[in-house]
Amino acid sequence: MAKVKANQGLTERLQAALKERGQRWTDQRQIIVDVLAASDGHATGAELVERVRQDDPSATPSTVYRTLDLLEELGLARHHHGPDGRETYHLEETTEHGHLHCRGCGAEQELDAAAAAPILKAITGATGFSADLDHLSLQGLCAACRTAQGE
Amino acid sequence: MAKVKANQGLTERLQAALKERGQRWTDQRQIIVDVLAASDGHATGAELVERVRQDDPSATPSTVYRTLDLLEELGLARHHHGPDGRETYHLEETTEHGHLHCRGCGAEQELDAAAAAPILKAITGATGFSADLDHLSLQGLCAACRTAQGE
DNA sequence: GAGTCTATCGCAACACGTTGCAATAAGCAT
DNA sequence: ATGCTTATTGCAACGTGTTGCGATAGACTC
Repeated sequence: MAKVKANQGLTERLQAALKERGQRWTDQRQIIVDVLAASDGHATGAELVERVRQDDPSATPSTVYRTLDLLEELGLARHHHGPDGRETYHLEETTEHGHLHCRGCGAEQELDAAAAAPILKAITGATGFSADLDHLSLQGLCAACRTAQGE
Repeated sequence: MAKVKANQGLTERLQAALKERGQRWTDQRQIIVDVLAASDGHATGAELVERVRQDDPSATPSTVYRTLDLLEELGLARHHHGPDGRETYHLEETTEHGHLHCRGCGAEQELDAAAAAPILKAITGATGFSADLDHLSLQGLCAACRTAQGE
């Protein structure tokens, strides 16, 4: 499974998965997958809705959100919530990662699996929980802001 | 509203803090603080709005949310976002703590400062970030579900 | 108590997501 | 192609939270 290149492979995988579940392949779903693939990195639900509507003005928010949910069920996309509670989506091909939001300067950092390993280990050690990296969304002060504030 | 009165100290602190900032003490604010104190543990924004409206049907959501924001500014209340992105509030008196949501059984655990210490330390070590425990909201699998799923 | 200044309130509208339902159309069989 | 079954769509309404603005009402001075 490793790396998926352009949407070709993705589309095929998706069609096969849907067929197996008795579900259907539609133009909107193609568009939504394309938009998601094109928004490399992250995009909020509202952004995705808007971009999809540029390609197909007849698409409605409910369809977009329902399709995003479906893609998550199929393991092709994931979402997490930003510090303001809004949804942010990304394709699963993006490597799994957490997020760090600095409340001082507003910067957002990603946290890759290697950097997160000791953190997840500490969580399991302290609580028995095995935490999902993709849902790890921390807020705090980055090193620079801590220095600046002399904390 | 003649019932909950266990928090004169809180009210006094609040009045003093508001006065110092040229802000005002109102009936609604008293009610909202009372409701928050009575909802020991956590409550979503919508729940708080509803409870406040039981005491004062003329209160509107905007007032409640604005007051909650104010209480946070004053350091008297905090909020975090649950796994569904909804807001959850609690008084600052409640000791600072994080949250763990199990996606297997839906259970929610609190994470107190002592248990979280090694986790926060690991975060600082890995990233330089000093994370806010109150915003630490993890999702994953609890020990029991991991065993059950043989992961 | 009356007057003044302005923080707070209520309202209405908006933004983001979700849900129920009737109409449409995808996929399959004939 | 035609018809059948039912997944998917669009619509409209709702739930939660936010924002702008004019009206109300705290708190302070006289």
